[in-house]
Amino acid sequence: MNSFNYDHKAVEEKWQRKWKEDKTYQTEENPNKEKCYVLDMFPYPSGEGLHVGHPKGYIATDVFSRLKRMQGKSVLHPMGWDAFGLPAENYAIKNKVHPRVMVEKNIARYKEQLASIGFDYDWDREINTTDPKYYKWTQWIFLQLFKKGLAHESNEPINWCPSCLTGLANEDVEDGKCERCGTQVEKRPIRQWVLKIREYADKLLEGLNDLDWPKSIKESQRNWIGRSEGMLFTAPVKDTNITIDTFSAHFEACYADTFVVIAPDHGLLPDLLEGIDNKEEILETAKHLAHKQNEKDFDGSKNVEGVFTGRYIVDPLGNGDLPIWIASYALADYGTGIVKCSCHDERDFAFAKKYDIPLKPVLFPKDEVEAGKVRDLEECFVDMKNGVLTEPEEVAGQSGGSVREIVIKHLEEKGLAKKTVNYKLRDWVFSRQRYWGEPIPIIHCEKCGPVAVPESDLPVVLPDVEHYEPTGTGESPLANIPEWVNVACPECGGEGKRETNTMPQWAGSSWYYLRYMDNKNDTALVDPEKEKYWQPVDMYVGGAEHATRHLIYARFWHKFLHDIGVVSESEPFKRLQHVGLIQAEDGRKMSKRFGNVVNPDDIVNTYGADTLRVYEMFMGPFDQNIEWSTKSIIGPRRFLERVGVLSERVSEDSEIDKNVERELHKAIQKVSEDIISFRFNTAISTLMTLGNTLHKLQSIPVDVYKIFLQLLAPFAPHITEELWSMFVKETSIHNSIWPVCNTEKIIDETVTIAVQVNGKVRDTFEIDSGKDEDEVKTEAQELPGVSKWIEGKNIKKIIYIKDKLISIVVDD
RNA sequence: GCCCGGAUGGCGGAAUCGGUAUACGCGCAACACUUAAAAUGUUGUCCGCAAAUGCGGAUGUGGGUUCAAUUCCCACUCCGGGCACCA
Repeated sequence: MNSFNYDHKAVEEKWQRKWKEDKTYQTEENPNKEKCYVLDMFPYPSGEGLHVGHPKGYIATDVFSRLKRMQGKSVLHPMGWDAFGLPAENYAIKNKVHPRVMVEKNIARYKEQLASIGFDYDWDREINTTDPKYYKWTQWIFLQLFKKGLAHESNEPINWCPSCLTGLANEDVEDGKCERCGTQVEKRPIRQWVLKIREYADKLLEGLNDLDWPKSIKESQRNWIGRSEGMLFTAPVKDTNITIDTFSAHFEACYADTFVVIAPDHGLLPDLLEGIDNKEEILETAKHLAHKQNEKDFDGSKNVEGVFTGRYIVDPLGNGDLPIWIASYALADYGTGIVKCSCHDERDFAFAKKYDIPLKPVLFPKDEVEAGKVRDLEECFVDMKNGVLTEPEEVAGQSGGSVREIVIKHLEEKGLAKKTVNYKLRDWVFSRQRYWGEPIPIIHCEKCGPVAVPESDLPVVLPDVEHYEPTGTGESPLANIPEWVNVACPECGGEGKRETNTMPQWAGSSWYYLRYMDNKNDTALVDPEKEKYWQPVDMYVGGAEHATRHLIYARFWHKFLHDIGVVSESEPFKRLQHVGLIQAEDGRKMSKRFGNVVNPDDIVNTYGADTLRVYEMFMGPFDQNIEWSTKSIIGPRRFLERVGVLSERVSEDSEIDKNVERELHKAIQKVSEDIISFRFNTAISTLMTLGNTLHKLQSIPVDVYKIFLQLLAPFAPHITEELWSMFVKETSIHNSIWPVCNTEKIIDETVTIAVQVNGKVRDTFEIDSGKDEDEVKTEAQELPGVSKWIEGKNIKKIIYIKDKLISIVVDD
């Protein structure tokens, strides 16, 4: 019966070997060809190895890059390793192996696993962030930031993880916990390096508009940057030489302000309280409030608490003296840390009620009864958009939402306030008190301060140490190696000490896509010609969890590199697709902890890499989370087997049936479009349908079969190569020319018309496509299924949608 | 609280410039092949009216626009994600 025997192991091993020997997927840098740069977010080689969810994104880029290669593009599709950082280090400490040894082992394991799935990576382009030849350039970028004043030392209190024993960036904290280990973070003042990402906040926001990225990720970034326009009020503090600034985004009702609050951990407090009798007592309360603020479940909007400072500001708007209170809900690190307050804010209102601070409403609802309640301070009214203002005079009687610009003008012209912008985005805390990271290339000199390591001395190689456990002292383990730490100051030649903090995990991944373009260059980060050729990344695929970390950092560094002329475009990643997670069959995350991990090796062994690939692309929409189902894999496997069986019915001289030809060309169109737009599931169902059609034929024309194989090749590279080689000896299917849809061949000769009577389908009939409208209408009314519904009834109208349907409307 | 997604058979999902809802796959059932089973093939498979024809109902809920709504509009419920003491 069926002599085709699908031995996936033999086929896959054979072709993987052959592709490697033939360098089938070597990157071609051909200036006469259009380029296409397809990139995966490179993995962190963890000790756990891959589960079936990991390759999903890699399969997609593989399919995409194979299509582009067959369409004649120069394709760059590389892979590498993001191997510095806390997880590798923590894992190494736990298992008492040097991180370097661990990382090497894990990379070897990952590579093996990836190879078995048949990806078309060009391994000559491989990179590893922990390779000194690589991080030389990570350090070089840091130095450029330092030289431009965008990297500086600071002692501000930052997030500190008491378990990982290191400072963290704002981005590394999730819900008050260390993103890595889940421990509650604390605020702690330590010496640290900070990158001024805020200076790029507006550029980062504006750049988003031109990117072909998922809406949700752009939205996340906008939220994260949190740009807010408002007014800055400046006022003198009575009986002192101090003036304070307050920021307000909802300043429309600023004439309602009756008091001021300051954050309990605000740096200005001691000065402000100078000369106040119970200064120490107040400071003690402030400290207590600040401490409370840091507690994990503290919600300041519910627990308003505070203490009066004894100080007043002179209201710039002429409302007399406004008392300054310390309040639990005021944040030191947003705006100026001091806020002018009124009854038109829930927290302020609650606070004032609690401490009997006078209030003065100026914004009212339109409803008179409701307005009365606001006037009597029974209710807090905050609808700045629809509420009606009574002050200032210029806008009295108008709604807050309509007068924003007028109020700004009024305040600025009278010199009462200045327009200002605030961001939620914090500067990037860039140092870690840990071993396994890029050394920060700075030398501290008592005379010259922090001095850049000369570029000719890069890389500053991470030395081997005996003990790489974190110290917890605010210094990294590197501080314990005097022979490494003590060096001459590059400026004055005097005694200097190396910076012992290392860079965060995100450093290496903030520019790695540039290195693939020119991964062996020892004299430049990337050759400008190569950069111009490959830039930007045309398709970038990875998890949505990187929206506010890696994807912001990388855009920041890229924009900086653009500003100093290293790269030619202002954005690194033109198009981005995010990959939906594959969850375990129990609906949970796949994790060793739950014992629900499905290993791709097992699937490759049992069903073959091609089946795994087709299945993962067929499961559902690419960007959607979906549950793994080992039961359903059999579908794709059966499909591939049938594709093989079809090869026995291929004939050199059989005629092409018109209908088959039409379906074939429609499939060419559909599959091409679907791959480009990442709708892999429908591409595969189209191929399955075409396969079913071919299955019904006695004899399949060889040209039809070859095209069918080509369309399937990006998804199932091994079996299609094997079957292709039965008919074509000279070239790999993966370097063959992608078929083009002939639009004349997809025109339907006959079409089915549905006939509706009062909106319900009553019958269908076949016509030649493009048939005369009147004839179709007449024919439709004569159909048995239709005539019984319209007989004896008054036809009000007949609508004809060309080649699709007839809709007859009759009186009931 | 604010912002962004989503909800379609037993299951994964398809179809959204409004035009025959349920493509493709899984599962299930029957039949063929087989001593038998598996595999494979063929056929069927949204629900209800006992079956066929036929009729009615169905795309989270309730309204609306339309000859026609999964698709557009309004209100709501639930699920997922982001932000959240941000003044």
